[in-house]
Amino acid sequence: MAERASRTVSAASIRNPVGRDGILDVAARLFREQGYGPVSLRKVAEAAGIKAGSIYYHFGSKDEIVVAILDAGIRAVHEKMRQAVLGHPDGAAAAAILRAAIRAHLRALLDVSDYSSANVRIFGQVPQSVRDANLPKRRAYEAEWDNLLTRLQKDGALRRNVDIRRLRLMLIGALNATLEWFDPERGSVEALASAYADVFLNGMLEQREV
Amino acid sequence: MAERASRTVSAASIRNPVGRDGILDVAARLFREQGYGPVSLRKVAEAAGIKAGSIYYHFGSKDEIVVAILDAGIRAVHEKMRQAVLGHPDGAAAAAILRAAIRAHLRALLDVSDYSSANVRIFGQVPQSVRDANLPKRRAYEAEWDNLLTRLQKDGALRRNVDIRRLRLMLIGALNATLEWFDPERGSVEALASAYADVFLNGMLEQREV
DNA sequence: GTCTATAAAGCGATAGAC
DNA sequence: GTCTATCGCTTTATAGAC
Repeated sequence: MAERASRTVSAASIRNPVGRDGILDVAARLFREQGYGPVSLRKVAEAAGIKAGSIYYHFGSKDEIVVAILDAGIRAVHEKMRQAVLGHPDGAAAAAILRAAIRAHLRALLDVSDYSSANVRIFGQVPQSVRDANLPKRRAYEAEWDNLLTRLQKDGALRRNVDIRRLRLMLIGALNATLEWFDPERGSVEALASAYADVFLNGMLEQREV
Repeated sequence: MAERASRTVSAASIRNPVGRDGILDVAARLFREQGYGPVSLRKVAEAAGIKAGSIYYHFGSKDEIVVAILDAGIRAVHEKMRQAVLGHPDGAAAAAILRAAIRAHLRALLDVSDYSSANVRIFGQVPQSVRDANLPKRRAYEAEWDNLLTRLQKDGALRRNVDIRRLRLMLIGALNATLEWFDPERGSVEALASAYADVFLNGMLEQREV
């Protein structure tokens, strides 16, 4: 953007230190917007207002930046989802708990965090080594869902014949896919979450008889 | 694969013309396996048994190859889905029609076509101009789903309060997401399609009373 | 229809000045 | 903590031989 008057030499580096977090913020935004391939370190540096070589003071490699962003993305959505579930007592209605979890995941993805959306957008595009580095955090988030779903099934709220792993993959897959088309001008995240919960909980068919 | 005995000079080019379709087949498989970014024309050429420069006899650019693959991918899944729906009379049970459409989409994606799976895998990774070129075929397939869902809703089979466009985005998004984790060794496409249809049609909650 | 050779551009990464 | 300059590599694409 616009530059303030320069003083002596290398003024920007004194006035406006970008730092590790600034680089990550900018990179997460670019990855969310453009995907992994088109985002070079030169683009990240330019968007952050520094030169490409300067990035290597903070990070050892491009992969190191990507892993940091992927991990932060899972952490953000995991925390939101866990808090949403913890907000309900253990005996609360299964439908209400599931609605809250679905809503929390969608809000993290579509509203809150460039890191979470960057994670979903680029995970399938990064080198295998980067995916592997992010896997433990992914597994932990998946386990959080599996624990919730297993508990609800044991309580008799979920159909006994649904496979928990497959249901979790279906849920998270469907929620993450909204990133590709969601447009806040066509409807709120809240309305989207409510509609998704309706179908997942009760199905799309008109209920005639039981 | 294996080479037959060579005759004179440039034997491969005479014995084993790869041609436009051979290049597309190989490229579709590589895109499905590796995504868009890592697949260079050199890799495609090597897998096809020719040299990179030779590709430009058949195609004007890399983008032209990618567009051809994306279009063929939509065509394949669209045909399978339409045939599955046409296999049912107009008055057939809505549940049976929807199950057939879901099954057809998943089979095209996971069983049949490298082109369909490559489409889903790389669409979000290719340049905007390539996406734009593929959009008309995408829109036509989406319209096929919208027509089906609208018809079923008018017949009273689908809940009146579900938004058709959102339901279609939810369905196709959830089905496409299976590409990221489906493993035929953990369960058949048929079983997967059946389980997805169960949840989409009737929901995951145990039905107590109506 | 495929080959060889190469041009032009962009990439991740490194070294050393300030 | 950032800059400049550059190395080595890969990419898409082109030109001309066979």
